[in-house]
Amino acid sequence: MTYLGEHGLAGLSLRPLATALGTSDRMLVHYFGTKEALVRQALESAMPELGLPSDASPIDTAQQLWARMTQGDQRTRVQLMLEVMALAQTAPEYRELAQAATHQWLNIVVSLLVAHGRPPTRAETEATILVSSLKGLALDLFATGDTARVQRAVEALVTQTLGSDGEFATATAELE
Amino acid sequence: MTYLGEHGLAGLSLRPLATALGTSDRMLVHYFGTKEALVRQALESAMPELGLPSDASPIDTAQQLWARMTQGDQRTRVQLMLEVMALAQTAPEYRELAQAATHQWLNIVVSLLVAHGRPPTRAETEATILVSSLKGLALDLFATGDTARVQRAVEALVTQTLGSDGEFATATAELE
DNA sequence: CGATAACTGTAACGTCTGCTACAGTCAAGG
DNA sequence: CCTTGACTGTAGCAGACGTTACAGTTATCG
Repeated sequence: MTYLGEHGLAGLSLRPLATALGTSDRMLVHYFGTKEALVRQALESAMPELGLPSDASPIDTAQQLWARMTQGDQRTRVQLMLEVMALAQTAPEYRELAQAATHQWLNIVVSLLVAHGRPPTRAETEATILVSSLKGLALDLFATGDTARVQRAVEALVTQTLGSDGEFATATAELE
Repeated sequence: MTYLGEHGLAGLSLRPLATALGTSDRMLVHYFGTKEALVRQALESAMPELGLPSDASPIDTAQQLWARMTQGDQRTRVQLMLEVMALAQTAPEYRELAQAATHQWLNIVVSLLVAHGRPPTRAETEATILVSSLKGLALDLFATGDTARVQRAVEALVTQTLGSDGEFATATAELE
């Protein structure tokens, strides 16, 4: 999984992977049967888990989500998921996985927002904004490395989306 | 470029591309010299151009940007750019292109927002939110196909980010 | 017309791919 | 001890890859 995160999924080859792991391609095939099975198994256990605390406020939770996405061991997994989502646009074999990963994150954030009093439809809209926008901003960050600009955008996005039930919140509700 | 958009950049091979184009791989190498040169040339002319009218309001412009990204011939180009950005995370040869594409879009939106009276810092933040979030939402849309949910999110995002100089706008300004 | 250049088909090169056949080592259990 | 099963190294397969060499056709121009 570490190797996948560092070298990407696109040009994965058994022999370099094996040497990096201290084995031979022979062994990888012996244990996994097939490259496709190896990749599937690796991706399934490599999908990022956000593991958010349910007691914090939505704003804090969102910022913690961003921190987890961009730092630590989850960052590699997020990068991998983004690559899977991009590849799924043209490679049907990744489509199901990309869909599952998206919905998994979405459902977690939705239920968290519902638990904090949002009506379901609004919760889904806000969750979609958060989850997908943070993915786009992560892609921006990883591509440009411009931490300052992206960080400012994330903070503004989070506060304006979840912004504490003020005039804005009702303004958003009018859209539904 | 059409072939690239449909089959993706990851597993591109000269021989299938040539047969789809009615030529042989021999000819592709003859004209482009190298596969790498072909890809570079194709990607440079395939990067999406948003071509936004500068007279419309920011909100209308943003919604038109979203429409262009997800429909018509620009959609394929956007998908391709998203793949390039995802690949650039691990493949250094795409990093420069991904960076250029991001900054190009960003600068256009920034100058458009400045032309409508935003202070530069706030314009950059809002432009980052718009451009990168719309990319993330496009990835969501292309992966899940859930048009209704994503569309609601886009409308809420656009109005809350550019929302017409109300209380929210000043609230965002406080962050800077 | 004859020459020069651009074009294009065939075949092959060396390398890499996923994968397999074969043989061998090695520890576990009756 | 001896056998059975799991493990693993070597070599190699058939195919795809980017690229090249060579030959032949076709068009351009003096």
